[in-house]
Order: sequence, then C-alpha cells, then structure tokens
Amino acid sequence: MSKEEKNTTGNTAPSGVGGMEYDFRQIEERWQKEWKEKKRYAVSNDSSKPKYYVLDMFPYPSGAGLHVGHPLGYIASDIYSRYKRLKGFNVLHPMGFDSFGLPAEQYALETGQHPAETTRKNIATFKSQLDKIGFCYDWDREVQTSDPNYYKWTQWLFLQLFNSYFCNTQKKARPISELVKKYETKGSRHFTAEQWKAFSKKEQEDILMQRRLAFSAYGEVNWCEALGTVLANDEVVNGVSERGGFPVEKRRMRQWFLRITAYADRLLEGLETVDFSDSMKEMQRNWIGKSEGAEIEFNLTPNPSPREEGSDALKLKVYTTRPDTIFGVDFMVIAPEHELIGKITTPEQQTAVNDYLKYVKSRSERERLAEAKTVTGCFTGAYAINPFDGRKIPVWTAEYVLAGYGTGAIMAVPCGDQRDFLFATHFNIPITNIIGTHFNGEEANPTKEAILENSGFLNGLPMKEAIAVAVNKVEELGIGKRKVNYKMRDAGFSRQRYWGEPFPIVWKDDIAIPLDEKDLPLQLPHVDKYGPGPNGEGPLANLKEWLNVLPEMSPTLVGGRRETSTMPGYAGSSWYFLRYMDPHNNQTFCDRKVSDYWNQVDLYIGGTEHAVGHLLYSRMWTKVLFDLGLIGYDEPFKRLLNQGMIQGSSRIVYRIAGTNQFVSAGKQSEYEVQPLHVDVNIVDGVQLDIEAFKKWKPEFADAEFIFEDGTFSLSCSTGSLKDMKYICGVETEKMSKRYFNTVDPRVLCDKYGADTFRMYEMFLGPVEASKPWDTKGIEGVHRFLRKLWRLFNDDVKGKIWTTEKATDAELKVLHRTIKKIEEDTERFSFNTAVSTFMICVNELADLKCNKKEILEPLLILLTPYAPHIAEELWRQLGNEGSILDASYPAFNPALLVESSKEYPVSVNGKLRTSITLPIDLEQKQVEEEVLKNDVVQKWLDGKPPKKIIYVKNKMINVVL
RNA sequence: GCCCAGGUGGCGGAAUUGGUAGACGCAGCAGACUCAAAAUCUGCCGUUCGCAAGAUCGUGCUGGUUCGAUUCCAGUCCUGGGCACCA
Repeated sequence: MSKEEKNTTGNTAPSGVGGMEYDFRQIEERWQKEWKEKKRYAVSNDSSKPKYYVLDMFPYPSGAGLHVGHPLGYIASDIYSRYKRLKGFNVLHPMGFDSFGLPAEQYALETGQHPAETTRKNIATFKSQLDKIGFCYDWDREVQTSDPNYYKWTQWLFLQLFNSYFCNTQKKARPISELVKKYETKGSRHFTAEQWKAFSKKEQEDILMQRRLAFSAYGEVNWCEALGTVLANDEVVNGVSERGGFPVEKRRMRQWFLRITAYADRLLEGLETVDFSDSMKEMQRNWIGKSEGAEIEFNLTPNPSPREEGSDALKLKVYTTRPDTIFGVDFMVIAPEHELIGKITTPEQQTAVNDYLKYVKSRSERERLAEAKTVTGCFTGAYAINPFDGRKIPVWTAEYVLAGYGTGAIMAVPCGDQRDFLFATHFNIPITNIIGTHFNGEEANPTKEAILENSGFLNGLPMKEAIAVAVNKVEELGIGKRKVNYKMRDAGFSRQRYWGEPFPIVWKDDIAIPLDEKDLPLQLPHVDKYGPGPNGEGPLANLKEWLNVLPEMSPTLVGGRRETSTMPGYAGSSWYFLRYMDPHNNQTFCDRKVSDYWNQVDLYIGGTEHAVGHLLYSRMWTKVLFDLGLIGYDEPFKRLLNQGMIQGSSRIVYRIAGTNQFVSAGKQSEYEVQPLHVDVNIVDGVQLDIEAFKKWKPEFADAEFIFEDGTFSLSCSTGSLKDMKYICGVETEKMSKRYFNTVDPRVLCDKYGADTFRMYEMFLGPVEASKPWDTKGIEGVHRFLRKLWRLFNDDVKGKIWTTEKATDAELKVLHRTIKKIEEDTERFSFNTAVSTFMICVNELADLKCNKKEILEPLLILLTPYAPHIAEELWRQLGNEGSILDASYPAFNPALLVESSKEYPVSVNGKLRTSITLPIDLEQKQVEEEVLKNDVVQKWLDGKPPKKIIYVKNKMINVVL
C-alpha cells in the first residue's frame, strides 16, 4: 500500500446522513444510485426548453479498457452538458460504441474468440469505467455499430448512397432514377437516348456505376501473398507484414468507394459556416487540396510507339498548376502505374523499367513520398514533344509521382521545383533556366515573381501574368484546358474483413444488385474461422451457404453471389450522431421531426487525430442526407473542440548490467546500467515502493538497491529500509501497457473519488493541450474538496454552516467566483475554473465564512465539475430536490465595483514601483501623481520624462 | 518529406484584446499543533549579486516592430498529432 493510500483511507470513518467527514465513497455511491433509479439523466425529445446537443467522439471499445487519457474529453463535455442544463437547456449528451473494427478481429484470429463476444465484454468494461466517473449519459440512447438494429440503418444509408448520383448542374445528390430518365429521354454527351436504350443491361449499369455516390471500381490494396490476405496500413511495418514479416505488395482489387470528391467544393465551402479551429479547417482544406491549373497534352516520339503500331497516336496528358513554366520543362515523369508505361517503353529500356516497377510495387505510398533525399527513377526511352518549341523531352517514370493525383503524369521544371531539381541533378538531365537570376544553379526556386526568359512567346512576362497567357494559348491550340484538381481521392469503402457491416449487395452477371429495403438488415453470419477467403477476399467468402443466393432467400436474385467484403470502421461512425436522437426507431434511421428538433450537434469534443478522416466522411454523409431531404441541415457539427492527448509519464529503474542490483536515478551515471520500465502504479511520484517492486515480477524478488544517498540495501536493517529513497527516472511517451505507464481511472476513483478525479483531469491543463499524466498532483485537488467540506462540517463538531447574513467581503468573493467560473466554463477553460474554485474556498476559509447564503450558490457553480459532493452538501443545506436542476446563480456586477486601483509603474518598460490611484483619473492628474513618487524621482535623476504613458485600469509607464 | 499544433520555475500550468511573467496546485524547505504520527495551519520557494534596500538576467534559440513582447513579424531548433485499410 502506498503512502497516499494510507493518507486517504484514514478519513473513512462511518458517518450517518450529514456525516462529519468527507466520505466520498458513500456519497458517490448514494447519489449515483439515486440518479440512476430516478432516471435523472433521461432526455426527452419533447421539451419547451431550448435544446443543446453535446457529443463526444465515438469510442472504440478496445480490450485494454479505458486509461486516464480517454476520459479527458468526456469530462469536459460532461461539465459543459451539466452547465447548460443548469442554464435551462434540454441537453442531449449521449454515449455509445463504435464496436466494429480490426483489433477485435485480430484478437479473434489469435485466440479464436468470436469478436461479438470480446466486443460485448469490452463494452461492459468501458461502461463500468464510465459510470464510475459519474457521467450524465442517458444510457437508454446508447448505440453500438455492431448491433443489427443499428447496422440495418448503416446498410440502408449505404443503399441511399448507392442509389444516388451527384448532379453537376444542381451541385447536389439526386436519385439515380433521375439520371436514368435523363439518359432515356436526352442521352448524354457521350451517347444518344437511342444508343442508351440499345445498350445491354450490363453496359447501362457500368455507366451508372460511374456516377453513383457509392460505387465499385478497382483500387490498390496492400497484398500479402504469404498470409493470403489484404493488410491494413497499420499491419504493414517497413514494407513487410507485422505478423510474420512477410513481403507486402500493391495489388489491384475490386473495391467499393464513396464519391467524396464530388463534394469537394461543398466540403470547402461548408468550413466557412462551422466553428472549428483555424488549424482544423486548414488541415481539411489541405487534405481536399484544391488547385487550379491546366491539363496539357504532349505528342510522343517515337510515335506510334513500337508496341502500338496501327493504333491512334498516343498522347501524354500532364496536369500542372504552373503552365507559365512550360518552356522550362526538361523531362516528364509518369507514375509507375500509368497506363502508358506499357505502351511507350522502348525495347532497349524494357528490362530497366521492369526492374524499377518491381521495386516500386514493394514500396508504400508513404515511403514513396517521404524519402525526398534518395532519388529513384527510370528512363522509358520515349520522348514528348514540347508543343511550343518542338523540343524533345525525355519521359521518365519515378515513384514520387502518384497515379491517383491529377493525370498521374507531370512536366518537370527543375529550375522551379526542388524535387524535379534533385531528380535532374541525380540523373544528369540538363536544366533550362527560365527565371534568370532567380535561379542560382544550387537549388530550385518556386517563385512566381520572376520575369520569364528562354520562354518563347512568354518572354518578358511576369510569371503571375504568364499563367493565364499560357493556358489561353493551350486552349486556343486545342492541346489542353483549364482544370481544377483535388488532392483528395474517393474514399475506399470496402475491407476484406469479417468484423464489419456486410454490404447489402448481390453480384449477378457482374452487376451489383442492391437488396430490397425489407431484407435489411443483412445479418453478419456467424463464422468459426477468421482467416481470409480465396483470392484475397474476406472471411465471408468461405461461407458457401451464405454466399450463394438460394431461391428461398430471394427469388429474383437466385444464382447471385453476395458481396464478401464488409464496410470500414467509418461507415457506422459517419452518422451515429443522428441515431442518438432517435435510437429505437425501427421505421427509419432517424425521424425527420426529431432531427429537426435536435438539429446540429452544438458542441463536438474529440481529438485532432480525426481531423481529416472521420470529420470529412461524416460531413459528406450529412450533405448527402440533406440533399435527399432526409435531414434539414448539411453540416453535422456546429462547433468542434479538440481535446489534447494525455501522454504517459513512464518511470524508469536502472539495473546495473549483468546483476540484479538497481541504482537510484541520481547515481546511475556512475554505473553501466540498463534502464527498465517499471509500473507507474508502484511508484509514489518518483520514489519507488521497494516492497511492491519486489512483488511485481518474480525476477525482482531478490533485487538489491543502491539508494539516492549511496546506501546499499544489504547494509540496511529491514526497519531502516523503509526510510531509504530509490528515485526513478522519468520519461514522457505514449500511454501504453507496453511501457507500464497506464493508469486505470477506476483505481483513482476508488482512492480519491470521482469528483476529485474529474477535477484533477481538468486541473492538469487546457483541455486542448497535450500533457503528460502524473498521478502525484491529485492530492491537491482532493485537499480542496475536503477544505470545501469543512466549510459545512467540522470533523468534531459536525454541522457548522449557518444562516447568518453575508458580509460585503463574502459577497464579493462569491460574485467574483460566479463571474469567473461562468466565463471560464463558457470558453472551456476548465483548468482555470478549478483554480478559481480553489481560490474561492481559500478565501472563504480565511474569512471563516460558513454561511448558507454564500455556500449554496457556490455548490451550484461546482455541480458540473463535482456533482456528487455538490448534491450531498446541497441536501445537507436542507434542499428537497436535486441540485442537477437548480438554476445557475446570477452575477451581480454592482458588488464588484472598485473606486481605486494599485497601478504598476514602469520606467522604460521595467516595473519599478506601484501607486494606488482613484480609478477615474485623467492623464494630467496621473502625471502629477506619478512625478511626486520617490522611486520615479530617483530614476528621473532630475531630468524631465520624455513621455508618461497611462492606460486606464491597466498600467503606467514613464519613458526617460 | 508534406500538413497542423506546441516549447514559460524542480513539475503540471496562469497571464482572456500588446500592459505588474510565474495565479492555482504538486514537490521541496522551515515552523506551529502532537508523546509521536497522520490530518490541519503559518511562512519561504525562477537565476545571479547583496546583510538589506535593491539591482541583474529570465517565457526553446537568433533577429525585428513597439514607450512596453510569453503575446505581433521573420528565420531557426526541438517535441507531439495526421498523411487516405488503427479507430
């Protein structure tokens, strides 16, 4: 048992109602029970109060359970929810679980336990941990993405996406039936109505597939031949599989995608209407990556290439944002996956290109982009022709150009682009300088300010102007056009996995046929083995009886084969905020009347790690639902608050190499040591609990120690061993079981109480900031709550609060606190709010104030932060109802008016003294007063000041 | 590599709009109470110099703007998050 535990268990004397000591265990249990039994957190969809929706990011219930890092955002949202409730709002503050996912399946592969079973257990653990902290969730609204009642609607929403297309004139989603009607009556740019009607069913479906918002196409996956499976990026480490270390390569497979690119512009525009941090918006803008440029076609030579004789002349289409630099193009680079590569490579270069392609296949996209220092590439043997000066430009292939962006081909301008420059230098490609002295030959200069040289008809033009001139010329010649491009790609929406939503799709004659709505949910069938199916398909491909549609399943789909991949983690999390509003509805995903009432999420709290993934997907889904008239708004989250990460603070012990002796941190430099992680739960601050350490692992049972003062443990008697200090090293790193630096919130709630735990998490620092966890400081917060308790109760005398009239000084303390707590809570500055409570209680204790008139409003202020103690003391003051529905005290500014202020007086900006002056003095009077001051006179040394700066209510500065 | 964020005492942090740097808490030191301990209370607590009064330096680093910069600008170093199949 550690020292701190002894300290806090010493005060748990049994106490009756209105006990004399702060018995947090009894108090928290009592009120949690009552709140639960009386359904104090139930939220109605029907209320005359204004609504407020506070949402936490959906947790994935991992097997490790919650550690103290997870609840940070939940506590913040809980405080804000309770605060809004006290302010008279009907507050929706739900919680649920994003319970499909890779880790459960991985665990199943390793242990054979069904993911449904482990998920159920994990959720139970999470819920018990969350309840211990005292959150005000309405658990009747809980949702779980792996529950068929939930994923029925995920599948239904997928079908809405499948059955919709993005209309480019209306700029919104429309039912695909409208597109079909258009094709039948008017045709399209590519075919007439008659041609459309003559197309085969398959041809028609292929055309429609190119417009559906959820569509099937070919995409690249991480393929691991040895495991016979597709791997997540997470499962690939340094180009080999995490399991087994087998080689991984790219492989093209049929995949489902969401056409998020269609919404690129609206996702950008929508950012103007939401309250996210600027950096968050910036990350999303960069992810979408809108750029304006041009596509330009280059003729190739030899052409027709040797491989394609008799076919049409091949052209190389590149995308560039800098058409003004077209005379500086010294080579072309096409992506290794580019379709032209097989057609233009000359026989002499074939072997070299093949080798290079093989190399690239083994490289991840990240590696390809990240390693700017090592230049790789291969010449194809072909040349492009510059349309303006006829120059022959060698065509290379290199991994730094990706197939998915632009046209998968670039024109390289080494004098203006650093990567192109490094490439040219590495392969000895001559560099053309079109920007004169702006280019120094040492590195590229991406300027837009230069006057163009060596640039034919663009000579003498500033680059900024030349961009438009060049594009106009290109369009005039019919060799290219203006083009807006997005870095964002359509979102891959299938996984070759088991533990996810099955697609409500049957493939028949190579056509994807959606299931009928009445056949939803398509249940995830039970499997006994979680290994991959044949040909890289997911485990579902092994279930013959499920896979093939039989007559009794559906007469119309007989002979069809079900889609075997499942949906990704973000399917369920893209719309869960809607289901919380109407969680038990079995007619629709969420009744329109209900979503109209709750409307947008007013406050969404979560980490920046979701900046681009989850947030963009759910924003897209919301826009689609809005376009289809299923909800009434097209941005899901009105305001987003990003919580920081809590890092682990690891403790290190130092073992002397080759021995079982451990040396204290201060002495470790004198020995050759191996640093080892030690469980932070057996260290008090930095001081190791020697006995606990010996019990921690068998190999440490006989450990010996060299203590901080140099004493050796063998020379100590058992008694004196207790006084010896072994100091651990400290390392800040990720909070993880691996480093033994995780702390279970339940342990802290047991030891100090939920109220202390909640306030301490907030006290650690700004909710947006990342910071290391250190349990040590929690005692300060616990002392504060005990001190608060003692304003009401005395350990010996019992009740000491009174109904005496408050003094002006006491009212001033209270109202200063009301003002500050309200301001701080509104701006989510919960750490300073906790400080403010401490200051208030310190001041009231100094004033020996035990008056109900002051203490009662203070309890209401405290309720969002420490609900249990607030409720307990509230009842002790004689209140019948719960404090959860008290009304927030009003701040009275009249009580805080001051008539004078102590002004800091600086000389040349450095603080030298201070003077107390009436608050409403004017410049002239202040100058007179300041010049009378001795300290100012000393610094003036007889000379007149140059200037006296006086900022009312702030400061005074004398300039010499 | 690219995008985003952050660097303030021994530690977590405060300073809300450019105006008293270090609130509040932890740790530490000294003292009161106690047979003793716990609990509680009081005082001290950035650096250097000084008996003191006071001065000096000080918010990652180098510059700049300003009467005045933790706050604004330029550059730079370090740390954390993300980079499309972890969620």
